This record gives sequence, structure tokens and C-alpha cells, in this order.
Amino acid sequence: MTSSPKIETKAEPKIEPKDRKLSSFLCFAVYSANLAFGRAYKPILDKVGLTYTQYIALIALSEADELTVSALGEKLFLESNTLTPILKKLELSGYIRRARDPADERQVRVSMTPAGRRLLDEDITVSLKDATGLGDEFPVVQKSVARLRDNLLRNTQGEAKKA
Amino acid sequence: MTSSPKIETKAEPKIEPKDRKLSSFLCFAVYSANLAFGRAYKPILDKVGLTYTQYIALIALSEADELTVSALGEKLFLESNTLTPILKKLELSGYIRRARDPADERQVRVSMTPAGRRLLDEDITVSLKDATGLGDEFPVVQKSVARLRDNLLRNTQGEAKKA
DNA sequence: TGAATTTGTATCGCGTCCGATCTAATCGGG
DNA sequence: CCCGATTAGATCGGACGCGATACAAATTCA
Repeated sequence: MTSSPKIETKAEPKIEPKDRKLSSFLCFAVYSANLAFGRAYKPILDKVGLTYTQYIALIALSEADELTVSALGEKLFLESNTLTPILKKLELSGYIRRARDPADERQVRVSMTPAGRRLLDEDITVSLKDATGLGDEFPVVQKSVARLRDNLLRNTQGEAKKA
Repeated sequence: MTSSPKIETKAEPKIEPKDRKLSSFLCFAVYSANLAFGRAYKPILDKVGLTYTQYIALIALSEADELTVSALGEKLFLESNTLTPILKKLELSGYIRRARDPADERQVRVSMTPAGRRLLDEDITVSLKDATGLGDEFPVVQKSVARLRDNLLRNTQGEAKKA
């Protein structure tokens, strides 16, 4: 769309600086959609005393138990500086347990408590699937956004980690 | 393994509680894609001394100048508690101006400085369009995510504001 | 007009994110 | 075996996002 090459120009002939509408920014769509998700989850999660991030971390843990902090972080794209306080709160809430691995005392193994498992089995977020209003598109959008994320991480992690 | 009730229940015949994979969650895709965007923008925005949110706010302001804080908040889906500190930093950085409206001293009019306008004209984020790796899908995904956001806000704002 | 209410912004506290740094445990070479 | 390097978490400070609240300006209405 940016290039409709009738005649070959060296660079862009002329770019209007004005046509940078916020609505055209994919990053803003994702940013604001994330805010919207947080607000949608809030009244539901308030009832069980969890935050949005804590709930997501709990789901990640439900897939594979006894994960280390860094292994959990790989699933969530987070590191210990973010994860540690969250896990401490989840432990305080009684949904998970944290314990140093006897085989390697540097590592912390995180596991779900029965209370945590019970919470997820309730499936408190069923109502939200309708709220997305995506219908059959739901899995398509989900995959597109996941692909977007993976592309962004791959194409920038290169610079971040390389430096 | 926690419970596999063979007896037929009235509503859902049988839902495996285990198949709630993190990767199947749209909210997680959006959540992590937002993190990825923030990380992708960071090295670029660091060079001009802006944060991700500050940059988005600047773009919103470029569309319509002399906005009030709440009008800007409507564009950004943010309120004064979040916006005020951000705008103060943008003012301190010299990219915007803040001034009480003489006609209504309650309101604060926000406008861009020439430095702010110059910054946006540089279009420092061009390189990121490729990093999304979406190609022609780009506008489709953007619209889907924006629609998702609008649906979520509409379907939950009702409860939030009504209460 | 004057008191009550509403409105627009700002402040505060908590919970993420994240870069930078710290500490303790493990590993590896000599 | 000891010492330096690496690794896994944790801590700290800065910047959001947001509910609750404060405060002053504007509006309403008796």
C-alpha cells in the first residue's frame, strides 16, 4: 500500500507526516486491547483475589508442574525480576508452593496447591469468550497475534541479546 | 485425573479441565504481544528519551492539538491518574506544553511543541513494520485486534460503569 | 446568591515490567 | 582443593495502569 510504483523513484517521493493516525498503529491496537483484557478480567479475578498477571502465571503453571522460575519465565516471556514478586504473592494466597530444589539449591521449584488446581477447574473466564465478539474468528486472531509476538521477539531479541 | 466423572451431567457433557493451554488463550497472546512490542520499541525510543507509553501519547496528540487531558484519555483509553504523570514527563522533555484553559480553569490543554512535531516527523519506527512479519496481513490483524478491544470494552464497561 | 453537586485534574498506594545489580550455589581449570 | 567464572533468583529503582481519594473550578438549584 505504501508503494504503488508507477515510476521508479529512488526513495519515497513525498510522505505526508500527517497520516500517522493512532488508529493505524498495530502497536496501539495491541496495547489498548491488552488494557481492555485486563479490565474485563478484573471484576472476575477480584472475586478470587488474583491479578491478571497472577492468573496467567497460574495457567502457565497448570500445564507443567514443578517448574523452575526461569522455565516458567520462558513460557510467560518474563524474567525473575518480574516473576519473583508475583510468585511470592501467589504463594501467600495459597495457590502455589515455592521450594528450593535440593539437587540444585539455586533453583526454585514452583508447584500448584490443590487450591490452585481447584481455582482453575472452576473456569471462571468462560464468560469472556463471548465478550471478545470474535466468534469463529477467535482462533484465527489468536494465532495471528501469537505469530506477531513471536516475530517481534525474534526480530528484536537479536539486537537486544547481541548487544 | 482429579475428577473424571463418567456420569452424564445436564449441561456440559464432559470438559477436560486440562486442555487449557496457555497458548490457546487469546488474552495471553495479546498480553505477550504487548510485551514484545514494548521491547521492540525500547531500543529505538531510548535514543530519544521516551518510553513506549509516552510515544503513543505523543502520536495521539499529533492527531488533534490543544486536547484536554480527558479528551486525550479517551483516545488512549486512559484516565488522568495515568496520564498526568506521563504528560508531566513529556512536558519536562520538551515535547509538549500543558496549560490551564483560561475559559475553564479545571481543564488542562495539551499541545505539541515544535520539538515534538519534529520527533514524529522523523518516523523512527518504520523499521518495526517489517519486524511484525505480518506482510499483507498487517492491516487485517490490526483491525481484528482493534475490534476485539472495542468489543471487550463495550461488553465489560457496562458492568464496570454500572456498578 | 449561596450551598450542594458535578466535573476535571492531580495525588497516593499497590501491582506489574524491566534494566541493573546483588547474592548464593555450582562448575571448571589448575 | 581453591579460586574465578557462570548460573538462578532475588532486590532495587523508575515508569506505567488503575482504584480510591483529594481538591479546586464550574454548575445547579432552591
